[in-house]
Amino acid sequence: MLAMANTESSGDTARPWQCYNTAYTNAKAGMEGVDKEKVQRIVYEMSKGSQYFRNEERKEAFIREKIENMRARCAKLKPADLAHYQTVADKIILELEATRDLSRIWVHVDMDAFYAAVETLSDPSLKGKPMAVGGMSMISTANYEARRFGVRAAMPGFIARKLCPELIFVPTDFKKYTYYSDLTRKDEAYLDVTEVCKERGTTGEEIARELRAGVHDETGGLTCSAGVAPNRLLAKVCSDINKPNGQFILPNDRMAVMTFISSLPVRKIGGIGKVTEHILRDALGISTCEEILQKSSYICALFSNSSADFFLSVGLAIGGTDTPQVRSRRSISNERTFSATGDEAFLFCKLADIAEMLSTDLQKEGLRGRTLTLKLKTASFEVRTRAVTSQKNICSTEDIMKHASKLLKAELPVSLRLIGLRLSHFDEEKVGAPSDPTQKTLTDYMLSGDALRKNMGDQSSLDLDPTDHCMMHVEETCLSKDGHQTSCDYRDPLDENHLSNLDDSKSTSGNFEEKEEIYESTSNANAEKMNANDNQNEDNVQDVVRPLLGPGYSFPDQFEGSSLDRVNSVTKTLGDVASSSVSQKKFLLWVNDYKCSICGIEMPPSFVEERQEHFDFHLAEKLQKEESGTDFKTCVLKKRNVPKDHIASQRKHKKQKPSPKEGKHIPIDAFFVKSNQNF
DNA sequence: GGGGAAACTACTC
DNA sequence: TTCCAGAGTAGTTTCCCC
Repeated sequence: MLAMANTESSGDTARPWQCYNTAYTNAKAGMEGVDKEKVQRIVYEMSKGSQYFRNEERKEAFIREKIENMRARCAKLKPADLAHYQTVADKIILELEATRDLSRIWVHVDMDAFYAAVETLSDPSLKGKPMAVGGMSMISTANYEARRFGVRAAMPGFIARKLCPELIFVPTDFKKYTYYSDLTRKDEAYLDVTEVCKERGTTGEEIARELRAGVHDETGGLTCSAGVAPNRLLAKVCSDINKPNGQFILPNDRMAVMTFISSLPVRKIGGIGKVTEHILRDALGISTCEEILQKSSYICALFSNSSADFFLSVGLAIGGTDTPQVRSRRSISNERTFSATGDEAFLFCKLADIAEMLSTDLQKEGLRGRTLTLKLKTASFEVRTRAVTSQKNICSTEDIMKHASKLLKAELPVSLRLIGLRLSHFDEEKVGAPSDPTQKTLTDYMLSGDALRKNMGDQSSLDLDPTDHCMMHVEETCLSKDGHQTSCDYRDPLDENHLSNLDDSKSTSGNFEEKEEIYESTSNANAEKMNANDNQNEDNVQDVVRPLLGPGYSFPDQFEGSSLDRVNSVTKTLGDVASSSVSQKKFLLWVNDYKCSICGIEMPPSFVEERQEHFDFHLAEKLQKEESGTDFKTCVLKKRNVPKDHIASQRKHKKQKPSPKEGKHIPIDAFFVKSNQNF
């Protein structure tokens, strides 16, 4: 982020942008040779003064303080202390060296600018032109032509356009990427090809070449890069060296490995990001992996045991050579960004949306958990998390909202630009499935990869042990563009019925008639469900409604301790046209002749006036026309289209696993990683 | 003081 | 004109309870 070139440069007021590295990093493939000074200046000019910028400055100050503390600790170390830490470091280095395994051949395959490449494949006119996938607020990835201008993933589009005025923006199309990532078995993979090489008398280099050719043929032109090395840490680094459409082979030789790692910038290592790079450089003067070993005593003095172990293994170029166990998912979350607002009704609407999306995801994966974490990003970009652990496992929208609204309410008043919910601490019985619904087994990967096998030349030699498993990972992450909604999609958290409708496009439509149809078709089942769950939801009614009332309004006494049945019956009575037609379960909030009622309780006119923008008068007129016999103006809470199908398209469904084929069996230890997986 | 929960940070793409 | 994402994991620190 605001990485300082060095601490001395912090006082450089003539070129303040030199301190502002938010959007520029030459750690990314394709960014070499970028006019760093120009990019930094433009990004600085476009960012300065913004809330985002101020928050980055705050974070940078925090890191600088941390670095100063570390320097102070270093300065206090006496020769005897340093000698002690050197002994500790030497012992760790010896132990690590004893674990070095140069017998394996690992290949890391990585797709090149995946989203951008897919878009170019479907529109060849984009070829050779600078292009970014995304929009003005944020871009997901940029092709190599755009990267030469300093444009990169996770950069706001308006800055990218300033850097490259000819930049072509292509909106994200997740269905397309899903299709192609299915073909390529995702876009990043580790394969232990040791046994294949032995059996076929070939090299890792040749296997990598064949794999890349297979991906190219299978997809009709997408390219990938590969790294071949004795361990996963090195293979990952190597795959980045000759990007795009290239490969790099590191021999299984200690001298070659040590020579390779010695001059390698620490930032090239997976797990070392901009902050760690900054700290290592400015606190300890470490920029390359070789320097980690040279300053090993300081590493042991300043960092925790696990961090020191990691840094020293990086210095020695020692990485994982085994095939990691498939790990179960630890948490599941959903978050959305929107235009910053302090409107509490809006914030609770958003919260309800997210709770429902989370619940849908949980039910799709059959998960239940105990710890709910609310994530908030304030208008000033400050991130807060608040968590609660309940006695019982939860997964329903109602239960999530019950806890989430309490957590959010405790933070009010606050102006927010993001709300997220995460559920963790899963029910042990429910855990066991792969952590990612898109994960497939190694058998899936190879047995369904006909073209790949064809390119490998010998089908039978690649049949796999069906007990092998692997993990998959989507490299280019999803970027939802519903970030700046001003309208509100509030579903009654008391309504269990919507859960069964989430995959139905009608349930997310803004069309009134369609919602009514759904309600009609499911009301009986819903009523039964609600009766069954009546007791469970007694608290919930108040918890959900109370926050909606906003400051100055208390939950009406007449509803203290109310059951759902009572609320529903009153809502039906008072709500007549609005509630019975639109489904009182879909809308807690409605307006009757400019008097707003929540759960049938009339609110003062000021409540409506303060929230005028949330009411859809057009929809109200339509409703009024259709419902003859009404003599009052009815307004319902504006319904926003939630692109659920868009979200759903980001998640892939498991494919039927083909039956293992007969034939010669040579296992390939391959797995598809999560980005944060240890090497 | 140990252990668990919560809060926060860093990192990956 | 547009104005800085989303999902997930892990490590560290802090706090609180027993």
